[in-house]
Amino acid sequence: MPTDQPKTDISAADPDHPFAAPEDDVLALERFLPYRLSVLANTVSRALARQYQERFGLNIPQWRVMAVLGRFPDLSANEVAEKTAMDKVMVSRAVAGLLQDGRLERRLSPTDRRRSSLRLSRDGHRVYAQIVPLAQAYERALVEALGPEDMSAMDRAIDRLLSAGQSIDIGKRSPSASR
Amino acid sequence: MPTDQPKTDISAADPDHPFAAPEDDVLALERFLPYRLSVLANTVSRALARQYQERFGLNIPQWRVMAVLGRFPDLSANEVAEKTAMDKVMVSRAVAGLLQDGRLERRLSPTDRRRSSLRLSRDGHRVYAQIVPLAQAYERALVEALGPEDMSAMDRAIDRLLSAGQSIDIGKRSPSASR
DNA sequence: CGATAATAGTTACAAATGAAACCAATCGCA
DNA sequence: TGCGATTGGTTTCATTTGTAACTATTATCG
Repeated sequence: MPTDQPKTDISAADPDHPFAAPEDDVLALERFLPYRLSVLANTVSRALARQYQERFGLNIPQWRVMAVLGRFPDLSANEVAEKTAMDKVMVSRAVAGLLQDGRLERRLSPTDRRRSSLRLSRDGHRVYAQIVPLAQAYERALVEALGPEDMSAMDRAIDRLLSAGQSIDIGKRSPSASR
Repeated sequence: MPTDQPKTDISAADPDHPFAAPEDDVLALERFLPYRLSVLANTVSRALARQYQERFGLNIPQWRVMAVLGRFPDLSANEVAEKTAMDKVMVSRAVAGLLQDGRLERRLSPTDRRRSSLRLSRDGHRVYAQIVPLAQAYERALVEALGPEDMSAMDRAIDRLLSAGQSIDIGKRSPSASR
């Protein structure tokens, strides 16, 4: 049982609206989890993205590719895609840009000429080494804003939601059929 | 598949330290909060979006506009923008589409001819009345996947992160400039 | 073998988004 | 008044993203 609940009850917090009861036939967007998640993720991502953007000219896909190659050198594009939750097209584009800018090296696999393996170039490493502390500082700031206990709660929650997420399926045809 | 199992796991989980940082010069993307938030928000949003998409031909911005107008009729486009965390361009486009499809009515304000006030049409209400339970069912599914206590923890965490979010600034000019 | 399927990755094109310019209409105020 | 600034909203254009088709290579199996 939550000790203090800020504003779960909206009917009391809406004095300027005559019939402001959060009934079943009305939805409070600002309390709706998918909406809130989207807004939050957006806010957080953009704040950070602005940093790599300005300082290194990286966009989010590029940063993700570098992040994973920094930790796991010599992956194929497909493997990168798996580890970054991006599809192969997006990876292909990010990689193209990074190669262009000299942050990556690609060598074709001699055994399988479709495949190629990717790694950070010298310059890529340099950039990576600068971004990592930046990212860590940012995350630290988030943790501080949150407190460690809320942080780990949220962390756990994200895990559960992610694994549940895709399997959640609302009743296909009949809106009243669920539950 | 979004998140995968750490097969090449480098971060040896240290049972003594809850927050055992693997290495300072390396970043575990799959544990990085902004990344995780982004993936989660994406997963959740898309699953739901597919529903309104398929059933009513709505995209996310349109759904948001309808959601807020369902609760607060007779808003101006600007007011809608505020309540949906969208900018006015996006609202304008969403509204245009909804008007086109007959889900909205717009009447020009007689006192200020720039402004116009928006509300759901009869058909808009019909659609709205069908979506709301759908959305609620989805959220209920999420809560169930999470348990009420984790849910409220996450809820609180989102609030805090949102209010902290924009003010977070790691704005230290790094010694070596970007290229 | 050889045809067909599957895989790695890129390209091409359409839809979505963001940023800025762009109307009107109204406001502020000298 | 009248003129510049502001506001509500739309349009335009560049960038990003998503989807499907495509090329090239390897794998499969009759």
